[in-house]
Amino acid sequence: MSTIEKALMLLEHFSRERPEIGLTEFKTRTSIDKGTLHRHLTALKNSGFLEQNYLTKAYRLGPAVIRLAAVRENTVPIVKTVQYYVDRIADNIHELVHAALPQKNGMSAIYAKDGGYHGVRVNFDEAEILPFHATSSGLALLAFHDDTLVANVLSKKLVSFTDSTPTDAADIKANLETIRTHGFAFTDQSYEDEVGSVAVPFFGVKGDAIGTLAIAIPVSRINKSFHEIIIKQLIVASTELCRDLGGQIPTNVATIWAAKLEV
Amino acid sequence: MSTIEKALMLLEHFSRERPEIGLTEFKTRTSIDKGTLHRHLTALKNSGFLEQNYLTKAYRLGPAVIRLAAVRENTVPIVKTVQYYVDRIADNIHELVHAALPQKNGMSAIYAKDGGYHGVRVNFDEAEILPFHATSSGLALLAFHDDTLVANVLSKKLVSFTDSTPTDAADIKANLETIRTHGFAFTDQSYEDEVGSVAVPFFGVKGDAIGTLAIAIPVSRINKSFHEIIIKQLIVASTELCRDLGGQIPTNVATIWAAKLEV
DNA sequence: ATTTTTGGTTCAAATAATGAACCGGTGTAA
DNA sequence: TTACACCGGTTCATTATTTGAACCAAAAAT
Repeated sequence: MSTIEKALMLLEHFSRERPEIGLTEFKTRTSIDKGTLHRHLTALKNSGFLEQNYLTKAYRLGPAVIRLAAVRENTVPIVKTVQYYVDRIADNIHELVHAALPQKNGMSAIYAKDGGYHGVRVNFDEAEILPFHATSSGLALLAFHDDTLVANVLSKKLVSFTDSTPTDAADIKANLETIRTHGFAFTDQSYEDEVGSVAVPFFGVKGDAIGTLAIAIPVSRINKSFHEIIIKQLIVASTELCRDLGGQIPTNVATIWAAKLEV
Repeated sequence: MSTIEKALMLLEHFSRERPEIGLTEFKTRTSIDKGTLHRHLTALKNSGFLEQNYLTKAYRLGPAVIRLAAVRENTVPIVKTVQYYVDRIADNIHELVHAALPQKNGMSAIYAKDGGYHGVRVNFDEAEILPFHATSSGLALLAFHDDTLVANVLSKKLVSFTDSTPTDAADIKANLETIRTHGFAFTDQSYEDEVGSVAVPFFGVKGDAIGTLAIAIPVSRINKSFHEIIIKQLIVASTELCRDLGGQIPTNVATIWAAKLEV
């Protein structure tokens, strides 16, 4: 792995829960040598990707990322486009809806909205990394992305989050196959207890999955008919979203989805 | 310079006008060896900071920057905070107002609003890099930032954008001194013909300038009394913004600003 | 059909990254 | 007050990676 990739991996450690990380904490989290770490962090700081809390000396994300995100969003306005559909689904079904894009080690929610009619809400954190193997977003993406990503994910250790987290590579592979035939993914408390989720992919110009629309929902509120409604909503939204983004739904998926909508 | 910094410098070449850059174009823009470039771009791609247009093979910013910006904004919500004040000023004076943060080679606007009552508008482009020496934003920041940045900027070649662009280091140094005594910066067609601008810094916890509020305005509309109004608006907004961000206005600046507001 | 231009690859030489040991400041407990 | 631990940061010989001129294959342009 190149030095560049090693350094950029450090940025993945920042999240809403952990917005600042000190040198020593980085060392324990990464088991990289302190000297190396310091030079990498300094390089990232010089480039504006990090800045330092002048009191604690801890590092946090810097202003460069803001500019880049603005350019990216101007180039490929996924966030803006996705927002409309997430809002619409959330308003219709009154549950927590989100859209996510694949990152290196999982899906990252780019927008979420809680329809908010119910008292019990799923604890959802934007900018959190959702592991591929344990979330419906992750599985939906894997199922419709290229095989190298799948192989890559399954080759690593599959962390267990709940008693229901699938950690067997073969099981997951089989599940991906069923996801492909169904056209959507769902999980039952595989990432958080008492929370299930349903997700569909949306596609890029090549017909490859570039992201997902998903719904997280307390298991107590799931039943067959509601499940059907959710899936229809997701499919319709994803179809329109693909059109907006200039994406192409693979013909087999389009067929499956069309059948789902007719029921 | 470290490999990391060299690679991250490549990201600076992306902007709204140039959202996609191919390998060869990178080569002409940077005069870095093609082999090296390719490996760096690939590393950035592997890390999610770039992705490739599958047709043209050109590189564009990737999804990683979106996640990072979300975390950053969650950590230090400058954009959200700044937005309120930019909007307010724009609504009051009906001119193009923006807020900018320092990047490596200039200021980068993070938010802009055109008050929009007039027909002639300044062409303003978010995510563009505003050079330190030729814009009021840049000068306002230099004047109240640490001297190493000033030395760094003045040590490089000062590009000329119009007939009025200051390119003499000594002149600029003198100007920075007057900016410090006045508490604001202004430029007259130094970056774009027919456009003048006024800027004030806003400060971080250390009392160092961390960004600027600025107004760009066609020279035809500038006059003494309007100039005064603009400055007052900027000073008031910056003062409140500093409070919101937990920043500290240096006492000498606070004194100067207070005097300006009393006139 | 041929030349040019594109993105991408190779491998010996040049250079930068690495990490164990070290430094100095700060806070804490004896 | 002293001793100790912990913090961020630095040093420098060793090691491994980066570098770039030449090369390749495919796609455009002529």
